[in-house]
Amino acid sequence: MSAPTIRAVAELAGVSIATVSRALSHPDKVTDATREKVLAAVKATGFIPNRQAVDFRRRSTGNVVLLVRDISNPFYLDIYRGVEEHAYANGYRVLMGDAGHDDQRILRYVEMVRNRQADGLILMTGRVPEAIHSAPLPPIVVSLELVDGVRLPTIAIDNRAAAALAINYLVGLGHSRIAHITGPMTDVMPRQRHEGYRAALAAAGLPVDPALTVHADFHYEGGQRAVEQLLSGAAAFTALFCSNDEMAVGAINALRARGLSVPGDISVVGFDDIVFATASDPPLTSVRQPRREIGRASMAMMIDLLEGRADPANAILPVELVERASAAPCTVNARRALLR
Amino acid sequence: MSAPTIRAVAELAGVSIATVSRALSHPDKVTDATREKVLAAVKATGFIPNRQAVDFRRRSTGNVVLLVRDISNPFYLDIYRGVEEHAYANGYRVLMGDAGHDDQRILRYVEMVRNRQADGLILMTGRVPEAIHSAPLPPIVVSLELVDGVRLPTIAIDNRAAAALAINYLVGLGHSRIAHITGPMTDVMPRQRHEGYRAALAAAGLPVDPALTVHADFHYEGGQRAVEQLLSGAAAFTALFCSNDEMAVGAINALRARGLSVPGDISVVGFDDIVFATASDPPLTSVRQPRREIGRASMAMMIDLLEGRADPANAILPVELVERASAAPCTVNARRALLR
DNA sequence: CTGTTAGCGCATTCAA
DNA sequence: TTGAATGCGCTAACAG
Repeated sequence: MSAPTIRAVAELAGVSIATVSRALSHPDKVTDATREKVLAAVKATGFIPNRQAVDFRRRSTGNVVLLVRDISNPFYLDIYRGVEEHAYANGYRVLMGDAGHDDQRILRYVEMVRNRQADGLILMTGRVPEAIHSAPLPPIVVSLELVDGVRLPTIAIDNRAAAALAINYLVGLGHSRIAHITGPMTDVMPRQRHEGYRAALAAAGLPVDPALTVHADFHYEGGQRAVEQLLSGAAAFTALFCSNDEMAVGAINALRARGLSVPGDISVVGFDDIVFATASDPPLTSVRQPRREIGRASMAMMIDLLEGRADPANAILPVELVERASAAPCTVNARRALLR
Repeated sequence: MSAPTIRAVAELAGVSIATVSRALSHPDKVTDATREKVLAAVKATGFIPNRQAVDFRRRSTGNVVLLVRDISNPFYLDIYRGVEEHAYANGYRVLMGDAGHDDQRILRYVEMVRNRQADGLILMTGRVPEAIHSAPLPPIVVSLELVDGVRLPTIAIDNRAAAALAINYLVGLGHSRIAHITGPMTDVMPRQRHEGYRAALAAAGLPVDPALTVHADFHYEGGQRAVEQLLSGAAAFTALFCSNDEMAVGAINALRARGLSVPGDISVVGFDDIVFATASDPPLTSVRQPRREIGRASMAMMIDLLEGRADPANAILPVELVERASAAPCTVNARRALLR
């Protein structure tokens, strides 16, 4: 009843188990004739190598941990798919973990690598705890984010350019007072998007009014609160750039709750192009990141790392602006809001 | 440099490796004195058991596959969290996979269990391929769904009662013409919700008009299309029950696109209470499933199964109706829609 | 209660 | 090119 082992194959093929192992793992180190004999015996017995034994012997696990900033963000689902697809195609498995802004949680996943429960770590968190340096770093790929002070293989987008893309679009629509709701500024990625916002305004010869930047947390309610704060401030604006879509949807609903029309009074552009960007009312114009591809590329880089292939080169993936209906030309109507 | 093994601990403690193993795995099978000696040596050497060796020897992997109906549904993120938390706390790891309505994908995950890459399978898909029966079933827990024809340990909610909860609520608001947008009727779970809908109407003494039921697919666009279909039909209605929130949001947007007000003209109730239920406009009234708890309970049942504890009893978890703003009393205004 | 012994299934030396 | 022998790190009989 138990599965056939390499021994059964060896017996049937009339060779040693070493030869069977070689015929399967290093086909070129064996004569054509014996390889065929072995393969036939493999088929006849229905032999499937015991992955656990293989991994144990090779001192690898085939597991890779995908550690994300906030697992409740649907954004990461597509990332996961990309990672998982490429992993599966190459015989790896993916364990997704939630960093949850908690150093302990991050360390616990690093421990998994040290305990031989996983081979490497794909980090999609904005930070790593100091304690991670208490031992040699495991194989790590950093994706979407950058970590201050450590140089690691990275898959990312150009966050500055991506933010500028959104701003230039709004400027092209005639907007000159553009507000920005940021993510947590303790992290590099939200800071970069903010820099892109400022740089694009400056490049367009527009003033950068600090009162038009509000810091938030990437969540729905944070977007709502940020709008309240903007609206209760003295500075007027006709457009709003949000560093992710979840905040943008919150912002839109808060604007409408205050009786403002989107995009009639205020244009809104988000970031990420999550599923619910289409579902919001109005459908959200947003900067799309190639999520699936980011996941795929991250896993590919991890495999390069694990299998010792030439230094993986960092990669910057392209983004695009998806035009929907939440941004419109700056109108007279909107100017009223501006002059409010 | 390489990690200390059990041998180093044995040497330091002055006992055999078997005793070290026992002191750690079966503490009650050694004397207090030796246990303390061993534990001290463990601490001194910094020994951490090599999980791979342990699992290899025990012929278990510590991996559990969570196979979901559609990984792009944010609903499953909280499920995953529940599963993962309980798994981690008990030394297990979770691999999430996407069934994607594809028998091949499902079989491929079943194969993972047979190849000793995982110990068991938590199924959150509406169906299992026939081919699964070509070999003895691996340890399986079915959650949220029921699979026709196989009796397996199950964690679920009472879908009929949950649907009835929504319908009774709408009836209580004075609605008598209530439409229903279902999920894919090939699966048991959507059928049960539909039965609940019919039963609740009948129990309230209301007619069940087949023209008011439209079959869809649990997706946003499906919800939109279903509303188009309802609106172009002859049968009028003042309320709408959707078998999940994603469709409900699509439905609301489609209703508003047709110039109908929610809940002014039509009341809408969804199912699942996903994050974006709050974010829709108006915020969606919905039946909430205890996602995290469902995940936790599923993993707990899986562990019982794997560790051979007494037959795990099936569990039915409670749901609740979360009242927001998408449903309102049936008004004169709404009656107009009814009489349209 | 503890130590000795014998593997788990495979990859990889080393000789032949 | 192949086979015999060794051991990865640990658990689980079995004796003592």
